[in-house]
Amino acid sequence: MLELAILGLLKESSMHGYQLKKRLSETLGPFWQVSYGSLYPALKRLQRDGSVEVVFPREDVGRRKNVYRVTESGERLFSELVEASGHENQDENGFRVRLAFFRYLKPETRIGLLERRKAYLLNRLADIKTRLTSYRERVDTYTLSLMRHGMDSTEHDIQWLENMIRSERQAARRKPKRRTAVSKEGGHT
Amino acid sequence: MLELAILGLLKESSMHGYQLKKRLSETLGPFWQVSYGSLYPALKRLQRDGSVEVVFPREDVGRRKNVYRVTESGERLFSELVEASGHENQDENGFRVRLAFFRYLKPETRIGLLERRKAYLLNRLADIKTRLTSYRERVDTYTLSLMRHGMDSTEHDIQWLENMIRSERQAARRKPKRRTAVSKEGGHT
DNA sequence: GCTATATATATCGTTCCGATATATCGAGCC
DNA sequence: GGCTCGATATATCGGAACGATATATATAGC
Repeated sequence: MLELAILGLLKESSMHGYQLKKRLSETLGPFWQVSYGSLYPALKRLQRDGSVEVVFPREDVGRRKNVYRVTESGERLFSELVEASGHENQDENGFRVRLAFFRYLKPETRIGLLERRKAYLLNRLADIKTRLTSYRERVDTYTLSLMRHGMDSTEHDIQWLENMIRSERQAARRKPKRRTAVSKEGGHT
Repeated sequence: MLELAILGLLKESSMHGYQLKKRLSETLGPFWQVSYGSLYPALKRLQRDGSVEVVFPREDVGRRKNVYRVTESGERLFSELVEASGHENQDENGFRVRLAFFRYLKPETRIGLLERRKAYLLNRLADIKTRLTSYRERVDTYTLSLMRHGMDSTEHDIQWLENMIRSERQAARRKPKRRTAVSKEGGHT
C-alpha cells in the first residue's frame, strides 16, 4: 500500500523522503498519516528490490539528500499493485490511494476498480442488514446505532461510487475514437 | 485498542481466544477484522501484565482450552483505555470499539467521548474545506471527488454524533436520580 | 470407520507505527 | 560575526498488527 503510494508520487516527479511525506499528507490528507518509521524502511525495500533508485546520493556525511526516482521495474510494480486482486478491499485507504492515481490508469481499469469496490460495499451492506435483523434484540442501543450508521454510510459510499462509474462511462463514450492506439502502445512522453 | 476490545468482551463473560474472535467480528463485524496473529499475542501480553488470567489451563498437551477472565487490575486498565486521552482519534476503529462498550460507562463519560470525537471531526472537516479551497486547481478530478466525498461523510458523521449526544443528554435528564445503584451492580443474564 | 467442518492455539516473517536522535540549512536578529 | 529558531532531511528502535500457515481435537453426517 505504502509502496503503491510512493511509486505513484515518484511517477509524478522524483523527490526525497521528506518531500514524499509532505506530498503524501497533502494528497491523502486527513485520511492517512504516514510516519517516517514506515516511509524510510519502505523506500529502502523499494530500492533493494530495484523499484526505485537514488539519483543524487549523499557522497559522505553531510550533504545528505537522497532523491528517489522510480525505475522501469518500479513502473511495472506500480501497475501490478494498482490492480490489486487480493483482499485489498478491507483496507479503506487502499481504494483512496488508488483513486489518487486514477489519472494514470486506462478507463477500463478505472471502471473495473470502481465496480470491484462497489461489489465489496454491496456485500458489506448485505452483511450489515443481516446482522441488523438477526440480532435486533441481542445487542445494546449503541451497537445498534453504530450498525445503522454504518449502513447509511455504506449506502452513501455506494451512491458516490455509482456517480463516479456513470461519469466515467460517459467520458469513455464521449471520446470513443482512438481505438487500438492507446491500449497497445502504452505511455509515451 | 485490541486490548480494550478484549477486556470489554471478557467483562461480559469469560471465554477463550477462539470465542473472543467470534464475538469480536460479531460486534464490530464488517468494520474490523481481527486476526489470530494479533489476538493471541495480545492475550499473552494482557496475561503477562496481570490484566487477564487463565481459568481452566490446559493441563498438558491435548485438552487445550484456555479460558480467560479479566482481573481487577484488568478492569482498571479497561477504564483507563476507554477514556483514551492520546491521539486516539486517528484510529477510526477506536471510537467504534468504545461505543460498543458504552453501556459500561457513566453518562458523563459517554457524553465526554462523544464530544471529543465531534471536536476531532469538526477539525477534520475544517481541514478538508481548507484543502478544497486552496488546491482547487492543483489536483485532479478524482482527488477532488475523494475530498468532497470525505467532506460529506464527515458532515454526516458529525450529525450522527450530534443525535447521539442529544439523546444521551435527554436520557440523563429523564432519570437524573438513581445515583449510585446502577453503576455498581453490573449486568446479570 | 471415514471425512468434513468447527473448535482451538501457536508462531513466522513482514510491515507499520510512534517516538526519538541527529544533522544541515536559511532567515531574522542584535 | 554569533545566536537562535524553525524547516528540511534521514535513520533507527521497540512494540504492535497482519496475513498465512501449521497443528490438534471434537463433533456430525454418512
